[in-house]
Formats: sequence, structure tokens, C-alpha cells
Amino acid sequence: MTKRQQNALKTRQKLIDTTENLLKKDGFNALSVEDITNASGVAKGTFYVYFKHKEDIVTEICRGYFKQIENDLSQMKSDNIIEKLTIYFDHFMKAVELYGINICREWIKDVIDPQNENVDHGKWQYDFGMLKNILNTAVKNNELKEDTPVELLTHIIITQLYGMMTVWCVSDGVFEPTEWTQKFSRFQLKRLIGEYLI
Amino acid sequence: MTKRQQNALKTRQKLIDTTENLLKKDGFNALSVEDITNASGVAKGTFYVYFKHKEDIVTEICRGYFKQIENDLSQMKSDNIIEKLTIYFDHFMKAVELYGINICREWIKDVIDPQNENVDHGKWQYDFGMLKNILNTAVKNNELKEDTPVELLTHIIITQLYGMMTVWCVSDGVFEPTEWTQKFSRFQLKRLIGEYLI
Amino acid sequence: MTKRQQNALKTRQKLIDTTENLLKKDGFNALSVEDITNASGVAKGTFYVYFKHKEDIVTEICRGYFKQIENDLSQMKSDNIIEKLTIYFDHFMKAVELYGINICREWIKDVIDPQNENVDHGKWQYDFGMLKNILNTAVKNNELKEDTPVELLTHIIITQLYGMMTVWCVSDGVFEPTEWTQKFSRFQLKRLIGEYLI
Amino acid sequence: MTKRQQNALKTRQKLIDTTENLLKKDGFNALSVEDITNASGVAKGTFYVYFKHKEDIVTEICRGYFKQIENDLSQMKSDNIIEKLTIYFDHFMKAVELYGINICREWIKDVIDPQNENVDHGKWQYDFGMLKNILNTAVKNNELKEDTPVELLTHIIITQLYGMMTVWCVSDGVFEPTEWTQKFSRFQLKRLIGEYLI
DNA sequence: GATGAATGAGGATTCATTCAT
DNA sequence: CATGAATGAATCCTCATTCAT
Repeated sequence: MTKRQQNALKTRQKLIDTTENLLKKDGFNALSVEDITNASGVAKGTFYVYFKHKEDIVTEICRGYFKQIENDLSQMKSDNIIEKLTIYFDHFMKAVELYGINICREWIKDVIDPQNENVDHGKWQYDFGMLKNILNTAVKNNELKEDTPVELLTHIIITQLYGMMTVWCVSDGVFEPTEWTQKFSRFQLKRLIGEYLI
Repeated sequence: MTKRQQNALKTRQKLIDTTENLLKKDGFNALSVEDITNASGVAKGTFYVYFKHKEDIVTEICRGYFKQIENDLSQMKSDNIIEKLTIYFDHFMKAVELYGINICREWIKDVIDPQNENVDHGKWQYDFGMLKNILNTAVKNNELKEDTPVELLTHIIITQLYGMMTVWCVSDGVFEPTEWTQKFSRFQLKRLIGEYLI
Repeated sequence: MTKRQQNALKTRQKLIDTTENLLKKDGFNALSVEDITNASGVAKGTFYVYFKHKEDIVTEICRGYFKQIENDLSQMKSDNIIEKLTIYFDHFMKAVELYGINICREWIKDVIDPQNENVDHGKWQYDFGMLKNILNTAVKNNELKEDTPVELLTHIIITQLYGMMTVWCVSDGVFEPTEWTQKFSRFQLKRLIGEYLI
Repeated sequence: MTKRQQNALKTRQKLIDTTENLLKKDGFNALSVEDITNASGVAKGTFYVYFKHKEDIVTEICRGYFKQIENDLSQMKSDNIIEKLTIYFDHFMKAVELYGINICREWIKDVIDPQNENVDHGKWQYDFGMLKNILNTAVKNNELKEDTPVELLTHIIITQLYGMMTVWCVSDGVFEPTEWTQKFSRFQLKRLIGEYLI
């Protein structure tokens, strides 16, 4: 990689980091391309060297948003389905909390918006698929009975996760995602799938 | 009421109805005051006779959004807690579905936004309180045990409701709110609170 | 006068009084017809029963502004020119102060504006004429020499008066009109015309 | 300076010059940003590249308004106080006349308005201070007696200057600033301060 | 005389995006 | 790659004024 390419990458990253910070601070409402470039110390036009549209950078940030979880989960080696799901929940919400409530807000707004073509609408299908996979694997591994309503459980759990994010935002931070997630995992998860445990 | 006042009310309602339709069709993104007044067949300024700010009409629409449920629920006479909750869920999501996915989107965006002072931020507390009340009443009526973790259950159920809306929007309508809500009520509700039933 | 006519006059006066108060409080910038009618407890349209244009009421108020002085001065019976001028100054600025700085501001803005056809542009000529008259009378009465440069003195004195108002507004009230007017009268008036005194 | 920067400056200046002309012609009343940009041959948005608010350009024009006098005066080398004041008056009013009556009107409106935060409210204090300085220096230089009422004289003279502007505007141009200023200087200045001359 | 709903011209401002340098 | 001047569509909102009731 030439020096020039390295610098370009650095500029790009600077834009992303800056945007992330601005999002954390003020949310998306008061975020203009000029804000980003000013805070990044580059010219307005530079933004468009790296991102065709303003939304693209938010998308990119949101994409990175769950990369970590995916990595974590793919390396998750537990053979206990309850534990696995607990870890999943925990990582998911920790990531959400880490990014802060404003980015969470943006993520929700982005993700529920059908007109936003730049956004990763597969996200929910991805989440859905991943969870379903965990449950299906558990069925295969004889941790869960054959007649486990995987689809339904997946729905309920995903819904709970998305709901926690929404409620967090709605409550303006009062509701603590990780706290309640843990309570949910500890007290209710077993009840939801207990009947199907082998 | 004089004829003039009636006409004024009609104009106001025309604006609301038109806005609701436009929201259902295109969402909020492509919604300008001019769109509304044009479609309503009134002058631009007329809008501001009835609403101080553009957002106010959306707020008003969203407010009316759950009025019906609240009414329904307040008249709910069942003495079976499971049934009560089932009805609650059912009415809640039916209302959501009735208004359509785009208004649901707006409602979520509105309700998660802390800067939007026009919005009824008490909504979630109201929902929370109402549900808690249902559960507490059940405890008092000896339907649920004394040690029922009312707070936790309330959280989980509210989260499920808000999550269903979010997931509906995210899935761009694929996920059917009422369908899945009914499944949830039928198959999982008993599990969540079964242990505490007397 | 019928009862109806009396009420009409009362309404009219209420509008004028209200406007004067609003002007004193906030100046003209934030003054709308609606403000006036709201504060007057009448409907918006009622304003236009009495005033064809919004400016008309300000004009009317400004007109009344100096009526009092004119009356006072016309009854001024002193035969000492210095004293006469002192009284003139004093009354002029007392009236200005009475109405308050915001109305003074409006008056200036109105009076310097050539496009404002509703305004009494004769005001300055009237002031000019009245002062000139005082001086000419003094010449006739052998208080002042025949070769007194009446035109010039009139100019200087009128300019001083208008300047005091302007400086009052510019200084945002720091400069006290009456205080400095009195100083001017006491210490400088004699010097300005002293040479021409007989 | 690069070519681009030069062009930018040219654009900025074009906006200022155009605005000045429009002000001279029609005053501020009929002045919209669109007027300015149309007459300047640039896009509407371009205005906001250089001025954050519409008023800013008027302010800037008004600021430049007296720069020249200040320069002139600061280089004034006379040691005769009467002459110095005469020059001061002369330059002041020549500048006023040069800019034209409409800009003078704008300047007055701006300068008497307390809510206009964009405006140089120090202007009058600056004028006041500068004149006081001239008089104080004269005292120090033994041109004026020690007991000269500097404050009072300053007030009267400043008031005369501001009054001349106001009267010019009020008279709609009939009153010629420089003509009368010169008369004032020639015939009355000596009388005002004559007593204190050494 | 009084009302107040309706009007609609008018104006300021924002900002994503382009492109010549 | 980087710049930043220029663009101009888009949009909210104000408010004096009219007029049917």
C-alpha cells in the first residue's frame, strides 16, 4: 500500500470516527456533512471522495455496530443452549449500550425506514437467521426437542431484543438495557424454552 | 355550535385525515406542509391556523393512535389475567396494524426522539403503568401469587409489544403483528406468568 | 351619540391604548395585529374596522405624541426668550421620556422613513416652524437683534432635540434625555444665542 | 492568495456592492436576499456562503461606513481645537452624505435598535470616546481651560451630529448635512466652546 | 359593528451535492 | 486525493388583509 493510500484510509477512518462521536453526542438530527468535515478537519468535498451519500457513513457505522457480536457469537463454544442465548443477549445489548442511546436511536430510525436504500435491511433477517440457527443447532444436538417451535421462539426472542432497544430509547435511558436483559435471561428465558429442553 | 365553527372543525379534520393518508402512503419523509394543504384543498396558511408546527399534526395523529385501546382496555371486564393480557395485546397490535406501517414508523421515530418536545413521552410510562396495574390487580384478586415479580413481567411484556412494532417496521411488513402477537399470547404468555398463577 | 357609537369609540380607544402599551413593552418589531387584538380582547377583524392599515394605529399614536407639547407651548406666556426655549426643550423631552424609549424608537423609525406614507412628515417642518416662530417673535419683541440668524439657530436647536432622541435610543437609555436637555439649556443655550440678545 | 480565493473575495465584494446599491436606491424595506443574489448574478445559496444572516451584510456595510472617518481623524495633525472639531464634523457628515440617505436611514434604524445583536452598539460610545479624547487632549495641550466641561460638550456635539443625520432623513434630503454642518462649525462651534479657549 | 376562518404572497435559511482547480 | 466555492431545490413559517356570516 502506498503512503497515499494509507493517508486516504486514515482520512476515511477519521470521518467515520468523527461521525460516530457526533452521533453519540447529538444524534442524527443536528448532523450535517459540514459538521462532520469541520470536526474531522477536512474540506467538505473530501467527504464525497469517500461516501457517495451522507447516509452511507451512518450505514457503515451501523454495519460495524454488530460485527463484534457476530464475531463473539461465532466463537461461542458453549453447548448449553440457555447459556448460549444468555451470552447472545448479553453481547447484543452490551454492544448497543456501548454505542450509546443516540446511535441506537439512529440505528432504529434507519433500520425501520424502507426508503433508506443505503441501509442494511438484511440486518433483522441476519439476526433472525443467526438466532434460528442457534436454536436449530440445539435441536440437532439434542439439547432441544424435535418439536420445538423454533420459528416462534426466534421471533419472540428477536422481538424482545429489538423491543429492549426501542424501550431504552423511549425511556430516554431510564431503562437499562443490560440490567433488564440479564434479568430477562436469568428469570424468563428458561420458562420460554424450558418445556422443550431435553 | 355555529355553522362557522362546524366548518372550521371540518377543515381541521380534513387536514388531519389528509395527513394520515399521506403518511400511510409515503411516510413522513416526503411530507411537506404544502403537500398536505394541496391535498386538502386549502391554502398553505390555513394549516397554521390549526397547527402551530408541522410536527403537531403528526403528534395529534399519533396521540389518537392509542386512544381507542385505552378506552377498550378501561372497559375490559374479564377476571382472567391471561385473557386480559391477551385482549390487551390483541387490541394494541390491531390498532397498530389499522394505522398502517408508515404511521407506526412515524410513531416510533417520534417516540424515541428526546428532542421532540411535542410528543407524548409519557406514553411508554402510561403503557407501563397500565400493564402493571393489570398485574397488580390480578395479585390483589388472588389470580397471581403475592411474590409475582410484577415489575419484571411488565417490562418483558411492554418490551415485547414495542419490539413487535419495531420488528414489523424493520421487516417492512413481512412480520404480521397480529398473527405473531396471537401466537405469542397463545403459546408463551402462560409460560411467562404460569408459575405465578394461583 | 348612540350607545353603539359609544361602544365603537371605546373599542377604538382600547385598541390604541393596548398598542401603546405593547409598543412601550416590546417595541414595534414583535408587534402583530393579532397581538394587538388579542391583548385588546377583540377579534382580529375588528382591527380593520377602525384602521385600514396596521401602520395607521402607530401613526395615530405618534400623532398624539406631541399634541400635549403643542398645547403647552401655545399657552406659554413668558416674554423671556431663553426661558421660553428652555420650557420648550423641557416639555419636548419630558413627553419623549414619558412615552418611553421603545415608542421613541418607533417614532424615529417612522419619521425617517420616506416610504411610510401614513406618517406625519410635516412633523419636523411643524417643529421647525414653531421654533422659528418663537425666535422671530423674539426678534419682533426686541428680545433678539434684527440680524439674528433665525434659520441657523432654529436648525441647530431642532437638530439638538432630534439628536437627543436618537442618542437616547442609541445609548439604550443610558443617556437621560431630560437630564442632558436641562444641562444643555442651562449651560449652552445662552451661549448659542447670547450674542443676539438685546 | 490563490486565484480561487481571489474569486471568492470578488464574489463577496460583488454582494456587498450590489447590496449597497440596492440600499441606496430603495432602502431596506424592499430588500430580500433574492434581490441581492439576483442582482449579483449568483445563486441564492451563495449569499449564505458569505453571510450567516441577511442583516450581517447591512451591518458590514454600516461598519465600513465610518472606517474612513476614523482613519482620517486618527491622522488629523492640527493643533487647533476648533479646526480639529470642524474637520471631524466635516468628515463625519461627508461620509454620511456619500453613502446616501437610504443607507443613513438603515444605519439609524440599526443603531437605535436594541434587539439587533448584529449591530455595532459600541459605535456611539466609540464616537463619544473619540470626541472626548479630542477635547481632553486640547485641555492637556493648554488649548482649553482646565475646568472645561468636557463631558457636557462632548454630549452636545455628538448629539448635534446624530441629530443632523436624523434631521436629514426626516427632512427627506431637504436639509443638506454638509451645508448645515459647515454653518454650525463656522458660526456656533466657537460660541459653544469659546469661553473655555485659552 | 364584530367576528375569525381563510388566504397566499413573501422571505429566510439549510444543506446535500457538484466540480473546477 | 483534497479542496471549498457555488449551487438551487426544498421547506417552514409569518402575517397583513379580506370577507362571508
